[in-house]
Amino acid sequence: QSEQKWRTKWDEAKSFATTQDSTREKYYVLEMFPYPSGRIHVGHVRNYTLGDVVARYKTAKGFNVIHPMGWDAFGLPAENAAIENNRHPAEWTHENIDAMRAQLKTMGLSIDWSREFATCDPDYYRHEQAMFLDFLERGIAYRKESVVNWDPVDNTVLANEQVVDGKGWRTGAPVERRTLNQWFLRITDYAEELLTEVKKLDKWPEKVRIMQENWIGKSQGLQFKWTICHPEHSEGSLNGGIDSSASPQNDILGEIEVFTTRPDTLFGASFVALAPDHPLSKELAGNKEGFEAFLKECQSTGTSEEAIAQADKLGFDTGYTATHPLLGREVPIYIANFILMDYGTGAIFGVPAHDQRDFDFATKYNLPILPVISSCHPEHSEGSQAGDRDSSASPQNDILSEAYLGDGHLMNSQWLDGLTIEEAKAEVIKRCEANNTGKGVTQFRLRDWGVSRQRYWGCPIPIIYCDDCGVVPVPKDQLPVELPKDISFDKPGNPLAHHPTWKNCACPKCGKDATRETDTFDTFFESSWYQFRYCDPRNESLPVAKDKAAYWMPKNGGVDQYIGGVEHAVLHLLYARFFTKAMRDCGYVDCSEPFTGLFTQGMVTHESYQDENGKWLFPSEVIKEGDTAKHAETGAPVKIRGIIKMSKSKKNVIDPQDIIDTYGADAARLFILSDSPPERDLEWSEAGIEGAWRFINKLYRVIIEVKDALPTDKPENFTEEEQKLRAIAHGAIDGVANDIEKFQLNKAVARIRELSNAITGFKGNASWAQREAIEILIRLINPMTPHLAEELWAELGHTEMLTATPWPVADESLLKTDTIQIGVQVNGKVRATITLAADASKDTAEQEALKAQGVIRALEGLQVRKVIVVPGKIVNVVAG
RNA sequence: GCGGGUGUGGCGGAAUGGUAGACGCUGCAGACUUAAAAUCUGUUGUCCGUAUGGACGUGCCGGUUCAAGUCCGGCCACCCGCACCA
Repeated sequence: QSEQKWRTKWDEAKSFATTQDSTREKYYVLEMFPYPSGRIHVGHVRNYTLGDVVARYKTAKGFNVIHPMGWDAFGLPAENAAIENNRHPAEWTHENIDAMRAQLKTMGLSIDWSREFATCDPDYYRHEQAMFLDFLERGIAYRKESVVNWDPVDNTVLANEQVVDGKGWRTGAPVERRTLNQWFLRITDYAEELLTEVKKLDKWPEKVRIMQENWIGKSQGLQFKWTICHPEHSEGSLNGGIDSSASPQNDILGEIEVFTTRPDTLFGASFVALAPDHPLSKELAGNKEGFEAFLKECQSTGTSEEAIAQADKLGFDTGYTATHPLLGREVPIYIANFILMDYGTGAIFGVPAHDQRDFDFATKYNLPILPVISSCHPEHSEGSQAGDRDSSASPQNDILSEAYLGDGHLMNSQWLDGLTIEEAKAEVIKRCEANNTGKGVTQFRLRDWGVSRQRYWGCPIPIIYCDDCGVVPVPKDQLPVELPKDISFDKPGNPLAHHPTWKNCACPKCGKDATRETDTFDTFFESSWYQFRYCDPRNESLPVAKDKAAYWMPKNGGVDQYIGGVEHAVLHLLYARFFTKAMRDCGYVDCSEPFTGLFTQGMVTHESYQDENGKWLFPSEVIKEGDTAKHAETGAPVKIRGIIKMSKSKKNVIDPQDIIDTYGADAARLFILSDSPPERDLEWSEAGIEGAWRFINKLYRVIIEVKDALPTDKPENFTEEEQKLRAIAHGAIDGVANDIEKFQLNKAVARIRELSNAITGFKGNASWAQREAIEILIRLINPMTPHLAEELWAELGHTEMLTATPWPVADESLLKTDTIQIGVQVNGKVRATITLAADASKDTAEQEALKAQGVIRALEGLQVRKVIVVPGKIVNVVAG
């Protein structure tokens, strides 16, 4: 319709261009910027509509709002497109950006487009190269060996996403693990700060704070040493080879450093286990029969924690034993596939009775299960407790079916018996520290951030390797290290490494021939600091000028409202928090926390389908028949994979452009805000968009019809009908505002519809009160359907656009009510409703309640025992 | 496997421990129309009853409370994340 007209007017008036203005309070609204996949999807529409409502609302509330947009432009899909369609990633990406920008613009978002940038632009990534060099200098960046998924056929590194059921997605070859030298950022140095600060982010959803806390995973524990021994009685011929290798006189072969968060269960230890890639593993089992095969099996599991945790428990008996540091008992040393080298010391002692993984392992390898925690106190009679925990209450008699993880007191543990778990932990740590076998330590689950990627379409890591000088940073005046434009994807593997000349350069130190780092940064690198770049997007010498950062992202507050999908609850948000602190420590900014307020929207989900070969199908390719489905063309059976997150790779993405084209941006926006609460998942369906469209048309029609008849002068007195309408309208002002502040936009829409119903249902002559209500409605709906609101506002004779019009102010005197209706319950069941004066006393309420017909009927044959009156809420008559 | 979340009519959902189902979608009935669409009016949790009315009802089992969708304990189902998808 006429939506384009208003977008042009906003552009001409530069309505959304923001400038620094120290006289006004700033408000920074940011939605997670999109990856330019080609077309916007419903998730984008939801995300940017939410942000736009906030931005327009806060503008009306008088804030100096910054609401920018850009492109998270590096990433794997561009390379996949390059391989599949023989397109250059840059070309593909820029075309996508152009297409998506045009699409976003049709949504009528209040975005300051003058701040737009793409992260693949050298003017953007030169700054992160410079920051990386600073990180290197400060010791935040370092290099170490790390494991990757390796496709042995393509000779290429695979992303976890490219590993399907343990096989390479293109070759189908079983994936192996490879070790590469890679760059890391010391996020673990910030673990403590990241943890304490996240607890203070009170404008973040609690669930995200909890997820981050758990991810950082601070735990107190004991790190202590077990001595490695020969088994006293070498069992049969199994381990025949051992004796020859070490001196037969001395049983002590070394020590294993073990970390545990459960030192209290020390007496329940029945084995020690090492990570497969633990240095001692090779030493103890290196020449054993079957070890190679075992290692190979371990390496066939993917590198993701999920894959490792869900793999069947596998162990390899080294034939050695470890001596219990406090008990002198010997337990076997295993190498186990579920031990992670990255956590703790890469070695554990297993307590099968009180850890489920250890339990599964012990059951499989026939190791003893020794319960040391009893769920009942030792002073009480044992075994008397009934219920499903009795197996652990009297553990000696029963065979445990699972590990006992609950609370309780120590038993079977000599000098720990009777202590609580916490007391026992402290006691064990004390003893170990006293006899110098161990110490209490703090461990974090958080691992350092590996930022190296063996890919072309990312920011080059500004490092040069020289045979003589070693690792040499690229001098800052030589930045940016730009990606070569001519690139070939003919060979699998890292295209940059295959480029004939790009990596050749002179060593900045000695001038000799040297080689560039061909790895590029993880794309989370770009998205970790873009919130700063919007504040000063054209600055050539710095990521962001200090004064601009100080205004928009000051010390005590960053982005006021950040909005994006829950799927980013941990990784992106944690990396961005870390990066901000690292930037602060390098002197770029004063800000410590990038996102003061966070809202995580739910995912947009849709039905998804896979054919028998596991290939994803578009919903349009599928015909549903009750609970089964078949391919529309071939008729082959299709697997219904349920309602899952829309994702391009799963082909269940819906194109919202059709909806915008058919119904207009306002209808699309209103629809997406209407029903589902924003934090909840939204299952896509066509139904409902019509409703939004009808509502918009009706509103327009009704207002255009009456507008000329509405008086412009406020009368002295109002009729009862008019006062009723005014009360609803004024009540909606703060109601909608509160809903928006609390992101309950579905309720805000419902409230607006109630007001609309009151206006269209108004019985009486055209009056000023109607005009008042209509104008309030228009101003309240403006953040949601801005084109409609501007149009109607102009139709009502206003010359100033709504983008420059403040939020209305409610007349408090209209919000009071004289009478209220409350329910009366008899024994908790509602039997009547009574009408009372708003300030009625408890006694009055009780008397009125007992007079109500429904109450009298319900009390027949009963005696009133008690009457509970909750003023303004309810009366409950307790009778029996 | 571990961490986090969600579960309320035919559907999306609303409800500071206090009248469950606001607001909307769908359906049904009616008005207007030659007809259809659009629009307007009414109605729409289930069951019993002609009706006044009553019983049941917020994933399941149990508990606390005068009162539980809401709080507590135990389950079930589904969804998200798990460090190289973004």
